[in-house]
Amino acid sequence: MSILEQAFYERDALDVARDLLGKRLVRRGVEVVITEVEAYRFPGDTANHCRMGRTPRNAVMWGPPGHAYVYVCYGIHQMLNLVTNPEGEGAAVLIRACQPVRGLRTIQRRRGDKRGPVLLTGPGKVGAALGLDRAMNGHALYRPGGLEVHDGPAPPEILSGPRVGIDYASEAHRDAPWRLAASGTPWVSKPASLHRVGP
DNA sequence: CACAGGATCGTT
DNA sequence: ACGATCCTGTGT
Repeated sequence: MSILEQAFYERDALDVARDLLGKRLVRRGVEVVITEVEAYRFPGDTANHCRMGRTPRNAVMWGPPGHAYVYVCYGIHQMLNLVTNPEGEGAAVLIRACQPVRGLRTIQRRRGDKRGPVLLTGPGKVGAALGLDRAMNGHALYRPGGLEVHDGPAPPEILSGPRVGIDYASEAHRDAPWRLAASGTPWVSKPASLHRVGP
């Protein structure tokens, strides 16, 4: 039940992404396990919101690690990212899917009273289930209150694949397997494009 | 100031 | 396959 400290996030986004699988997001009686993530790395990642430098929207990504970067996608969806890397480097991990632990009623109400993996398999769904909005942008995740990230058991096996919805990126970055997910769970979006990590 | 498009989702 | 929905980033 311990909250992850800021130092956990002060590393390459890909390393943080891998270590976030199995950790828990906790907010106002709702608790979920992180099952799928994407790393947006720095420098040089042509899929990263920070690829063109600092802007008003991505400012939080350039700030200290361990803060929430919440932005609106397609004018509708609240996307939750966790800022990584040392301050001054624009990098983050996108939370793409989770599995409920507590507060299933609340999650279902926020998600149109649906059931099963459709509740939380997709970044917009995670934002909705946690009741996030842009007021959470910049929130310090390593301090108690609001939204917290707790420790949890690492999954026994990890899958990886290309990131979703980044056709605008260079070919190398479109192909990079920087989308990570726990193996053997239905609480993952688009399982077809994931494969086992290993030699 | 105008405008094209997006780290998506749900329905058709 | 497509529309929702609106803000961001870029260009003039």
